[in-house]
Amino acid sequence: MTDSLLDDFRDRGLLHQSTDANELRGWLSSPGRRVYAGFDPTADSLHVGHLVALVLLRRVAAAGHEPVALLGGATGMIGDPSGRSEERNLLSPEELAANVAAVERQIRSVLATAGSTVHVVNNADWMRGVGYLEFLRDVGKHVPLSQMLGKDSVKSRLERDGGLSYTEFSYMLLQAWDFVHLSDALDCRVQIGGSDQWGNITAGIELGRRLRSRDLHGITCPLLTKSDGTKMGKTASGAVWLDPKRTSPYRFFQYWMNLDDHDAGVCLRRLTELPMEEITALDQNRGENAAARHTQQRLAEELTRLVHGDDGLTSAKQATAVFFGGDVEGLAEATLIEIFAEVPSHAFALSAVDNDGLPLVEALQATGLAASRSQARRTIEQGGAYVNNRRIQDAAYCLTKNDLAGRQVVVLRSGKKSYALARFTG
RNA sequence: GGGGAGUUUCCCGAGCGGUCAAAGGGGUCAGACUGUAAAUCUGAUGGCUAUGCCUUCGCAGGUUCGAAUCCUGCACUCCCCA
Repeated sequence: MTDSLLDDFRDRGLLHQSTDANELRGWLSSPGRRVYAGFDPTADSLHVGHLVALVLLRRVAAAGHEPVALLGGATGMIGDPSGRSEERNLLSPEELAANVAAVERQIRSVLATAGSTVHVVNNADWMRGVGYLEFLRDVGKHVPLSQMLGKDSVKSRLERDGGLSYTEFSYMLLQAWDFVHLSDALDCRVQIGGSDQWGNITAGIELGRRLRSRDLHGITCPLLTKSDGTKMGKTASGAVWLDPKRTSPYRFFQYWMNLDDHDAGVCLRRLTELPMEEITALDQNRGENAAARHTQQRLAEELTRLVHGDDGLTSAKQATAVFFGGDVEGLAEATLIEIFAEVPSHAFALSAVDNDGLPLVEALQATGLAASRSQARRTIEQGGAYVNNRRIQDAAYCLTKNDLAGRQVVVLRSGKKSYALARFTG
């Protein structure tokens, strides 16, 4: 079990590059080895792009080793130029501190069930006290400029108009020093990351050799991309976040449900912990019975549970049932409000629904489902308007007390997927 | 500084005195089909208290019964020569 980490990565398509495989295997052949991956706190939440690294750490734990998650409290002050085309804006120390705290919570939560001792460290803790001159003498002196200039991350930026600043150029020194420090402090000798991290990882390995005559190792995994060329984890409305306040469990679930077949297969391998037998079975099922979309279903379930827990998964599935044609009328007011929490809503006076009622056209416009009354009218006439999931085709239709689902809510919908809530309060 | 071309509705782009809310394409929104997919097909696409009314064709004036279309001035963009 313990030496299978590399094979496991390879089988699941998680292996892009690594340092000498035999040496790696050798070091990993004893249990309890520490392996690290870094996370820069560029926002107050991680997103789907970070999921790969988190899952890698879980696999490290599953293989009998101890994952180390490094928070970039210090490196986040600088900004990693790898894989970026432009200079980053600096974060204020306050923002950064808040981000570190939030990201740490997420990392701990995802790794909580990893089944091994988990280390979470912050490089600000050892960087803070280091003076500039000291750093240049102790670290900078051992890193040849030719080596730094040779890195892809640097080269590609130098060839561009924007270039890069000395600050970002120095980033790799900090990350290299992190690696050496962790090898000192935790005897952590393997760093894993996305393929864009290769340059930074090898910089650390090189520094370890020069400074400590120590063998450090690195593994990178391919970056997740979708078959249509867009970035994994990005939607038209932005990134898919792990924080439920930014991306609700329902939308998180739906993101995976909507992947195309090939991408879903890839994600199933790389991101879930389902045994390979089940994955192979799902591959086969996908070929024979693609319409059932078992792969997407399993993927969405596994990842939603991993990130949002059982409760999150339950609410995501409940919402899914309603959003895909389920009956609205039978639901309790509280459930209804929870399910539609993320959907745009608009408050009307309860009296609007008296007597003749509120024209549907007006409700559609006010809730933002239609840009104008004219458009609302069109939508209705073309059969795209629904009240509580029942199609309404009369443009003159008015909402009355009879339409209230629950005590004060009417569920409006335009087309297949756009929902909005009209709330009627006294 | 001199000469030329242009500025049209979300975008590209036709229109060059009435039939222009303005062709065509893209996008977007609905519908059908479907696997909550892709592709395809259909319809719609300035606003409104709606068989009519109001506002749009760089900006401001003018000619005309009538202007996106003609004239004058201004602004901006592009190209060529200094």
